[in-house]
Amino acid sequence: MTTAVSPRVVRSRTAILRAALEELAEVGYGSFAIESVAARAHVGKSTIYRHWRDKLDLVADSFENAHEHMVPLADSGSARDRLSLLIQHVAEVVVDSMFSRCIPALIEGAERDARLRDFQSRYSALRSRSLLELIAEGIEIGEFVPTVDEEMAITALLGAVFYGRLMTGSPFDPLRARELVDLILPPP
Amino acid sequence: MTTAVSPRVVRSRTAILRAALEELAEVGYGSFAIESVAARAHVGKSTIYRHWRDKLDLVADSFENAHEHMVPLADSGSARDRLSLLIQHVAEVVVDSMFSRCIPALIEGAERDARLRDFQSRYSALRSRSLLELIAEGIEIGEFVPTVDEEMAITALLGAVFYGRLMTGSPFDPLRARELVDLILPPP
Amino acid sequence: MTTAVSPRVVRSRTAILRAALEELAEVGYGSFAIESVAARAHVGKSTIYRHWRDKLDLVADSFENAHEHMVPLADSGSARDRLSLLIQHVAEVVVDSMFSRCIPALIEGAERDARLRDFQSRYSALRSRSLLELIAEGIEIGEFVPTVDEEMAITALLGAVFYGRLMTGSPFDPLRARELVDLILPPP
Amino acid sequence: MTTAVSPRVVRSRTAILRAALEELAEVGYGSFAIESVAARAHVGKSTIYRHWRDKLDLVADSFENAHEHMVPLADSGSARDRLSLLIQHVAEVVVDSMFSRCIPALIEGAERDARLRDFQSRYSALRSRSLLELIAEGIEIGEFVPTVDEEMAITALLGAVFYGRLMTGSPFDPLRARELVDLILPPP
DNA sequence: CGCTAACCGAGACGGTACGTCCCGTCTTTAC
DNA sequence: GTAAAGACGGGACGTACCGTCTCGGTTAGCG
Repeated sequence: MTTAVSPRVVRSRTAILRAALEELAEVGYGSFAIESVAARAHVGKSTIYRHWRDKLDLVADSFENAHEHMVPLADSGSARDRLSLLIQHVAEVVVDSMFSRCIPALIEGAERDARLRDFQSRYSALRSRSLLELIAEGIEIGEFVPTVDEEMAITALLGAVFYGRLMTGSPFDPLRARELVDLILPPP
Repeated sequence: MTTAVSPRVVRSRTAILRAALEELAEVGYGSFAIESVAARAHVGKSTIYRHWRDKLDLVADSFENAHEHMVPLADSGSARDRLSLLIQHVAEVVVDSMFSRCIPALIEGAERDARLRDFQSRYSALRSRSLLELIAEGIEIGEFVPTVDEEMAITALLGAVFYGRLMTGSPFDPLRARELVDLILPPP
Repeated sequence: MTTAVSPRVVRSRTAILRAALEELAEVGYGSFAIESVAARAHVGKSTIYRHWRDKLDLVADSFENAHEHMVPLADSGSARDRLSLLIQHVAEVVVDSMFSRCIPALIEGAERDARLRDFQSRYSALRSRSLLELIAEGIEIGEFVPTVDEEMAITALLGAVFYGRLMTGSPFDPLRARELVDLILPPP
Repeated sequence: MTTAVSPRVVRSRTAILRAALEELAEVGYGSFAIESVAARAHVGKSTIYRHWRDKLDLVADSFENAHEHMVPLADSGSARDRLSLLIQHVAEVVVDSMFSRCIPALIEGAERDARLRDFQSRYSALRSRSLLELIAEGIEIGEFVPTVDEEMAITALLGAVFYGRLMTGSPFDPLRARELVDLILPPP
């Protein structure tokens, strides 16, 4: 049984988390300021510290509320089609979204903080799982070569999408998702 | 004509850059403190500000001095062998090295600062180029399938290596470099 | 007709006033914290604010309940003896008592707050009156020189007692009360 | 040898101490705010904390710079005249002066802080000493009764002056200094 | 004897000041 | 004449209380 939480608390928490995410996306992890979040959320600084131990705790919690769900956009079509669409969707989010603008903060934060590291792991595992299912299905119905190491394929797929965004100036073009899938999981 | 630079200045610059890199690797971008760098380098804070405009400027300059050269470790053997070795080397650096520990800082910094962004681009271009040469050579001598989109293959190769380090808890195992190459650039 | 006050209210008020006085004596006016008083009295903070407007109001009310009565300890003996005993008693209270430990708070508070100032006046007037009566009696029966300015004598007597406590490190020794009386009100 | 202090430091220190004294006189010890002192002195808060450990340290140091010198106003005339003048001067300062407005703060502070206690002792000892010299001189030349306990007389004199200011609403009238002296040190 | 209104504790709320740390600038001293 | 040392104004940190404000959960006493 969850302890009853007054509506006041819910309002504050919600407003603060939203504001924190905005702040994170706007000024980045380095310049992220709790006082600024408080101002954004029209809330006293102490209200934030009442609910979160410190800056990192707030940032971590914000991420939990930030991840946009990677719902497969289609549940019909060939496995290859659906996989491509999923990759395309991930690429779109990575190219530009609230979450995307927070990824650098997440990476930097996870380097030092266990809680962020944990969120990162859980979230990337989630991402991998949905891909894994599709690939397994595709192999079963003979659309993908069965000998492939699924794990590595997934890493290559997601890596390609993230690498452009994080390590070069030119993010991966979502429209080339199909090409990427065909490169890594060639038709038999 | 380059202005003559006193040896004293050179000593300071060197010590400061080394200290900055250490600091970056040790406490991360978020907690990076100029005053701490000054202490590490046994140098006055003002000496740092004499040579670099501000924190970011120093960090950016540190990176220029940080990148470990991706010299291909072998210049004989098949193109596939040499490519695998190169990927393995990159993976080793990414898994654990001074540079590796600074990547999160670089990503976070590049998000806001043009100079870091520029360094990031140049450096990733460098990385890509050496791979590109090897792949082109491999295609020419028939070790790789010629129809492949080299750019995308490179992105997938490097992405796989970086993705594990940055977005999950389990970095890419350098010993699986050959497997990765075979996955993305299958033998004809 | 006074509104009937539930025993609960009486219990709270009493416990709070006692706790406030303790707090005042223990940590002083500067560090006096309502939240700490609430904790001491095992009472909610709001219960305090229900009965007293603010910190000062509580402190002022505490004083009303704090002053130890200056009952003349003897009502027989010569006027000089009784005066000396009274001064001795005052000195003992000033040297060490709950009230004594609160005097600095009272002085500091009275400087800014009318209600504390009022309490201070009333209380010091009380003190003066009992001395005045004794002195008048002593003059009447010829124990004291009649020409003396009673007001000034009282001020000198009480001043000597308080000065040591408040402005120097060495409080007035109660055992020297008789000496003091003899100095200021010499026998004819 | 005192370490040379740059003129900048002197300017800050001076401005801050002045501002602190003003603040102390204006809002009292309880509401004394370092941030307010900083604003008054047009100085960064950190500049204050660079020179003084904390609030109390600043307050204590302010007092050292606050005490108005009790120079005997006359060095001719009878000992009784000069003593009266000195008492009158003390009374004037106690009735109304920057220092006077800070006395409650001093008393409250001294109750908890050793450094303030020390200042209070030193300062009151100074006051006593000048009176003692005059009284000793007066006794020698036969203006005062020789049998008097000088210490107690001084305590009564100063006590009378301070008692009105601190414990009642009506401070001692400086013009009655002579009367007071005659009461406590009657002519032979 | 049971209802209802006052009173209670708990503690969230927006604030303000604390004392700390570091920023990037500026001044002074000493080598 | 340059570099160290470090003071400067500024501003965010995380803490402690302020005085205000909902909340449910007793209690007490009247009906």
